[in-house]
Amino acid sequence: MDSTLSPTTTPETDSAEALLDFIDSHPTNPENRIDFSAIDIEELLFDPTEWLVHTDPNEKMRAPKLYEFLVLLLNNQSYSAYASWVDKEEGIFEIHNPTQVVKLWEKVKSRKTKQKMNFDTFSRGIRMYYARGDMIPTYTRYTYRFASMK
DNA sequence: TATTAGGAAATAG
DNA sequence: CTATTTCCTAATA
Repeated sequence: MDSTLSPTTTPETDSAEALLDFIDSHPTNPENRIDFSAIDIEELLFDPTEWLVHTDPNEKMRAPKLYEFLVLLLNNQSYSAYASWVDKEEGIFEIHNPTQVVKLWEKVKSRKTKQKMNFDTFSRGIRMYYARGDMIPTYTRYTYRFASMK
């Protein structure tokens, strides 16, 4: 923990490739220590193409709707700390980190909004599915349920 | 205090 | 017009 010994360098990590390039260009000598605490894990984990969907195989890829985003998130093990299935057969899931899930939704959705979204508006979006019959209320904190698992 | 359901109206695409 | 987003009231934990 002697920061007077040598300088640390801060990596530019908007992608995993960028991080690897950075590490390659900074050999492990004391004068080129890398400040790993500066790495944005969220950004490194985020791959825009992973969040694109299409209804038909010949249709153009597009950003997902809210329920499609939720399914994508739930089926991606990388994001198990954000949300996960409680009972996949029954379509029941729980959001573990509301703040991060909302941030991710803002990055993934196609619709642009004026304000920054919060869990209040995000969860209202989910609740809109109750009236359509696509989701069923569970009356449990951070826990939601898809009406049908296809 | 925070979250839930859901009405009503506005807004992006 | 559809799919949210924004805003809000009431109930509950």
